[in-house]
Amino acid sequence: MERYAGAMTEAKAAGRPYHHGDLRRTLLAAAAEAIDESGPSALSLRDLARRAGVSHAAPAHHFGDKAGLLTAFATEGFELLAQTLDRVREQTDSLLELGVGYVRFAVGHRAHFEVMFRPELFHPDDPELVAAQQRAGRALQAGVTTLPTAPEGTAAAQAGRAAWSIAHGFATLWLGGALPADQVGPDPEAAAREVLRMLFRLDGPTRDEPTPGGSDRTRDPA
Amino acid sequence: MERYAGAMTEAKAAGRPYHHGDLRRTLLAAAAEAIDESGPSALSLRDLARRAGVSHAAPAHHFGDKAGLLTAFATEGFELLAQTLDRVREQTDSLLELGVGYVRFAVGHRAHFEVMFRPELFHPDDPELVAAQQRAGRALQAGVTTLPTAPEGTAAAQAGRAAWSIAHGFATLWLGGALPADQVGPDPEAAAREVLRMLFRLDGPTRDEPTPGGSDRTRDPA
DNA sequence: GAGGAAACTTTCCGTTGTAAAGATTGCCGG
DNA sequence: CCGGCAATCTTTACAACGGAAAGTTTCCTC
Repeated sequence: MERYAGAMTEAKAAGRPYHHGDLRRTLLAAAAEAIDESGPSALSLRDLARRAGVSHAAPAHHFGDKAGLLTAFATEGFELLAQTLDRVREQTDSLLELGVGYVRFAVGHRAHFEVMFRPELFHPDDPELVAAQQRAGRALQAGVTTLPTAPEGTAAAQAGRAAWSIAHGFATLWLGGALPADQVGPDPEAAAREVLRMLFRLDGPTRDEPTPGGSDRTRDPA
Repeated sequence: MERYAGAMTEAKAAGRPYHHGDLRRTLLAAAAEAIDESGPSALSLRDLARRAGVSHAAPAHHFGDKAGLLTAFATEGFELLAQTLDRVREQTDSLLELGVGYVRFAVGHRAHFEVMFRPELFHPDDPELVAAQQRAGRALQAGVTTLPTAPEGTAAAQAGRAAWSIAHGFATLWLGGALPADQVGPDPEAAAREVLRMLFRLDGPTRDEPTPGGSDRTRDPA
């Protein structure tokens, strides 16, 4: 955990610069670490300040208060989620894989995920947060509208809610340790695919679809 | 918020009895209230003590510490959930209605639900808690095994995980306010039924199957 | 290079969780 | 009836926390 040391002008190898340089980002990273270790309820601004090597009141300057920091943290989470979903949709039209991507995000960014859907922890009306929420929501809905055949009489929005619910529920149960590991295996994405398949029989069930396993490089959905 | 005033011997209308009489239960009820108001993160033992009219250190005597109180609270929640699910299964074999009952429990006992799946808040190895968890888990699985036809090649346990995931996800999203009320309506059970139907096509989808409970036959879209 | 703004520190206060020790009461065997 | 013991609750104390307020250092701009 370096200091990042200035990028502005000086204060390089000297003791500790008065100005941190990138404290805001450092604090958000420290928050991810701390929440990963002990959950969002145990988060302490003073602990974040200690991790960043600044005084205990420094975080308040950047975020106002604890809820403000978590607002920024949740915003970051929704933006990351939107990126994850967009990247999946670049590779495949499968709604099932979009759900798998949702679970991958939750497991890979556990701290963000655990804050994002707990509005009592942050300021839910913050404009940047709302914008990020809408961006993620659009990325989800865009995956639903590409459905080849919506089941008769059911609006696409409803299919979207069902897909969101099952992916979100699986992710939550997995993170909470509610799914016994000896029954479901160690790999969350594989386990998620098995479960999501039960809903997504409708869009491309047994048909052999290339699993876009390579996260970044192996594009070519063909 | 009464005092409950003794049920043991005396200390009836006198000022305040030294012994509360039923402090443990009173504190758990106060916890449900407080969590309903501000979420589990904002829970304060001292606030509970104030609500119960006792000194701030009284809760520690009954529960050890804050996590101990939440352990008892989560245990109560799992027992309530098991009761709810058992009651549903007395009336119908429909797995869909079991999922609706799950959502009804989550919405009707929001405070309990919000604690039950957050193991960092309590002592996850507490024997009474584990027993209650298993009781609720059995009540869930029992609903799956009554499935008339499991889809080919999918174990019943897998169908159970899918059903649990979608019900749990919908409940979580509903409680988090993530489902916009103008799109999904004000009634959580009706909205849940619509969403769950998309998974439970399998136990009576196109094939015309009578709703076993006979509770309400308002389905069967042509 | 002067002045103001931004970034951070220091000091302070009320609240919290928890430990330790004291006070009060219920209960049970003589 | 009553003496003691255990359970229940209170009081006191302490470290950590979130947040407000005021001071200090640095950066930027004119």
